[in-house]
Amino acid sequence: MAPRAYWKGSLKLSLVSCPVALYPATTSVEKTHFHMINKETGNRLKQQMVDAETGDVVEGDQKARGYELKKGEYVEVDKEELEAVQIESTHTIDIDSFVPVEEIDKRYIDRPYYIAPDGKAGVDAFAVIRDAMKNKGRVALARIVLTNREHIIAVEPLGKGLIGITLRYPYEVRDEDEYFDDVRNPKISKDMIELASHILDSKAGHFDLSKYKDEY
DNA sequence: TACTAGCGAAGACTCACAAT
DNA sequence: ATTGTGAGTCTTCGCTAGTA
Repeated sequence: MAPRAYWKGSLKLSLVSCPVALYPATTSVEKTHFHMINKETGNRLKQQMVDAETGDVVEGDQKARGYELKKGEYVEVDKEELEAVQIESTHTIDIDSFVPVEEIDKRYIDRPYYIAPDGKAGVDAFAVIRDAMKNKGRVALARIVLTNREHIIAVEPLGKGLIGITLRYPYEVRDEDEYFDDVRNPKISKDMIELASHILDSKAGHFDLSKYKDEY
């Protein structure tokens, strides 16, 4: 049995839809991480919010969000106002187009999720959408609302299920020109390229990360 | 017994801040 | 500018109690 779903909703392709569950494909629970402690006592430390001007400790119920109008001037945005602008979760993965697999730009890749049918209903529709994409070599681009935020998600077949990869928005991705513009394109001899090609061949392998281990 | 509402736990995500 | 940390929030699920 699959572990607890992170999100439930339906996968929708025009008139066809089927209930699905989303499971984060990655986890960091096994990663080494640290806590802050008091060197003297060995006890855990905790954070406390402090008024930036007066230095007074601020209790939880006095905390609010503010938007900076101009330097040093804030307006409070209260809970109702925040809720008003929040997008409502539609609980649908709404497919709007199918693009060729190879067109997915690696820079936009954010987080992977497993998508499986949720319950018996809609398994047929699920299989149809999955196999159609497999046959055509296409990936679905869809919208999904996760924790109050709308994401673009690329959905493609993975074994018996689907994998959904949330994508970054264009404004989050930097232009490569900024970094590559100064790169010279020198004249290189054929021999050098051949030599490099030989080394490449001798080190050719397959994508298998099992031999790499996080030693930290 | 079957169903529903309410509560809390667990895990994932976002945010702000401090250190580098 | 980036990274790591804790706090807070979001979502689902399991448990319990109440009701039909």
